[in-house]
Amino acid sequence: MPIPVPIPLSSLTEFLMRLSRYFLPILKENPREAEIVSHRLMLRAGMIRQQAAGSFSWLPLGKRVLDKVCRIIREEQDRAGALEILMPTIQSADLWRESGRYDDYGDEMLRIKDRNKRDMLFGPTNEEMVTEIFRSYVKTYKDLPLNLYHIQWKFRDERRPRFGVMRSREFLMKDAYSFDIDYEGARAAYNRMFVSYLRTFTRMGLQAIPMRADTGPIGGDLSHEFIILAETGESQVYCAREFLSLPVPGENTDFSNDEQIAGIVKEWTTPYAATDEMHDEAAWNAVPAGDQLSARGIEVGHIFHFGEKYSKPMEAKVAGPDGKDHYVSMGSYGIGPSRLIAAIIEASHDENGIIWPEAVAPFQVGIINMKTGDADCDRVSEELYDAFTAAGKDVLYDDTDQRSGSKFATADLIGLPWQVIVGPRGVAAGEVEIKNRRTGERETLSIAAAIARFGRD
RNA sequence: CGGAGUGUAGCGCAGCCUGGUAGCGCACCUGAUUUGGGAUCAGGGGGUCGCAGGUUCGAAUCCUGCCACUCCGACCA
Repeated sequence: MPIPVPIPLSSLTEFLMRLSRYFLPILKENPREAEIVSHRLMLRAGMIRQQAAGSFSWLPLGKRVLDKVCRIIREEQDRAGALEILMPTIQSADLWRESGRYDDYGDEMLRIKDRNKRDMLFGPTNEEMVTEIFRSYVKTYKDLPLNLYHIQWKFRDERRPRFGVMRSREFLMKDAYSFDIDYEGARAAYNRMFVSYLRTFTRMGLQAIPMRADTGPIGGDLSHEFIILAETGESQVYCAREFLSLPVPGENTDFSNDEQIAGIVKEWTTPYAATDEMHDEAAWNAVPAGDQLSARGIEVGHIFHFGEKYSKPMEAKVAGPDGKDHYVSMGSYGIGPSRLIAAIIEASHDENGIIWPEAVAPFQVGIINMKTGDADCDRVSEELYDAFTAAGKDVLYDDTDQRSGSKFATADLIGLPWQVIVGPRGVAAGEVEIKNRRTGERETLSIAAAIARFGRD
């Protein structure tokens, strides 16, 4: 019996990231059912597999993007003081009877029974559940503010799922829920999430514009949709051009400074911005014509304050400084990572495929070996692979025996920001070529220069 | 849920009108020649034609019912 030898992590990783050993089922032709560009490209790039109307499996490439998107969301939620938890997908109907929503929620709620014939449901959202957690433990204002978030699969039995993961029935959702003793506190919590969202979307290479949203029966001005502009967007939006040049709060933003945070929110809510439903012609006409930006948009985030809507019926209250119990004032803050990925593609693609912003790219660099099997090409490709990987880059090494044209087409389709092309001619001269996916610009560099270029951040 | 449409090989499609036992391109397998933008030639594998009834000597094709998926609308992250 041979003695098992531990496999070094690096070589394990290298094995996984060779395209010849990867699972990347790309399609040359457009699937018939895919109408919009993001759906088409996600299917063609082998990111997702449709399993039923509005439900999808995430294949390796898609899963990597999903993970990167979620990681950015987590970092920015954490930075803003939210705490991650995880709640079940299947909930008991009892909680929803308490809030009154079991009857209010229509056929969009997937209702199921367990073996004991108890009424259960696949959660379309989690306000009730998180409120139940909160009320069981938190009894004093001294433990506030509190913001709990989770990233979980949700199910809404849409009448008409469509546009791939943009409007699916099962979808991943980040939801944060804030608890405060009063409106002032809730407003500060709202502002923190607002600012957190500005940073989150910017880090993903997106320009997201907060637009006033309908607050329904709650009223007030504390509801915003975060919209990214894309030609293929689902709704018509109107905003002032100055949004495009507003400074996005940096890493050093002090989320414990309510005044500073409120100042940022003020700055980002002052210029005109509205979706079709909230559009106000009079206010719009007051915007100078040159500053008017009328475009299509996709909603990627939605935040709102809803006060005591759940805390009251569910008896979530804490003792205040006055010694009396107060119903907590709540808000919830959503981002749909799965839909966000479709939105990123809608906003960033060309006729050849996806163009990933670097922060969410499944791999930052693709190494294209133009002549797999050629000793020099293989050696240089692997040398570059090791150097990039050692520097923390995610690298996909195309070591397949496809023809060059096919490799280029694949690389363009899956949209890696950088392609490093290793061919026999260049290698003989000690050079490789790098191509920028977005601009199409190519540059010939020495191997050492290429390592220096991608060997660090 | 109203309106429209589509189900034939992994993907894209033809065949259906006029019934006779299934075909094309891509992908896949074998071999050869190729090799910097989706190669060429030769050979090969793969399909209960969405499902169930019915008509018929015979159904992918005609009839009935059902199911699934897509698009437009209303609704929504």
